[in-house]
Amino acid sequence: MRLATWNVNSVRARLDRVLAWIDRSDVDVVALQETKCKDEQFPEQAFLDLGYEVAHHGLSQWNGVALVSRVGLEDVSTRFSTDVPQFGEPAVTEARAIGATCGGVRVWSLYVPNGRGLEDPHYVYKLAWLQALRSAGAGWLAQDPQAQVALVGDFNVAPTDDDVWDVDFFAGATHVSEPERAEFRSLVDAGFADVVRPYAPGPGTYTYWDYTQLRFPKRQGMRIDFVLGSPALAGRVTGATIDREERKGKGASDHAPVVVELAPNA
DNA sequence: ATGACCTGTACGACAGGA
Repeated sequence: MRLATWNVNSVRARLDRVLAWIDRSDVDVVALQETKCKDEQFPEQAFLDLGYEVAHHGLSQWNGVALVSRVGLEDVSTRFSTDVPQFGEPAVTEARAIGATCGGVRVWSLYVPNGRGLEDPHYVYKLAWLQALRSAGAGWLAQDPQAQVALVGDFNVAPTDDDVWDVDFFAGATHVSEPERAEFRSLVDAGFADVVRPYAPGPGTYTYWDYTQLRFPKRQGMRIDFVLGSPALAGRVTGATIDREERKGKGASDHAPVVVELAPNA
């Protein structure tokens, strides 16, 4: 089974590119982030025509996550726990998570809050959101240590200094702060391994490049998109790639797709 | 070459991104 995650930065603005990539990449399950539309605006029929089912969760022009699958899409949920942190005044729950069982794997498409700045309320929200995710994930594994779970998406955290093109450039910014990195590590420590890294070693290996300042051709990026697998899932991984070719050219998302190859379930 | 911000909303900027 081939499982992918991709922050598409609007599914409608680059629908042709998204469909073409899925069609040629032979992927069974694709988790999308930043679809930037409401459910009724999601171009579902185009995915159905390709032979994939879709579950989408979008509440406004912001955020939005989806799961696309040709190996089943069951038990869809749009919250990983009963106490996902809210944001804003008045407080609202944003469309940042959708989970479903696809081909025997519980897949969560996640779009972790950006944080905006270290003194911003959004940063507090980001840390709380990651903590809630870790708590939920740890609970699933406590209930079933053999659970096949994939936590995938845009985590908006660069876990180590090797995951950004210039540490000094990001000094004092979000994505690299110690509290964010600690939350990411605790997710890994809870049993969710970064299954891509062994196949995409660094430094200099990234999944995101800013649109400005020629960041992509200069290879100045960040590694912030991940596939984190439970022990049972991680044991099935036989390969992984970051498809930086898809970052090239006109109309690209600023994130590259990340693909993981899984051996058949024993 | 990989190339000099982009998207949604709404129609002029502005929020949000990271």
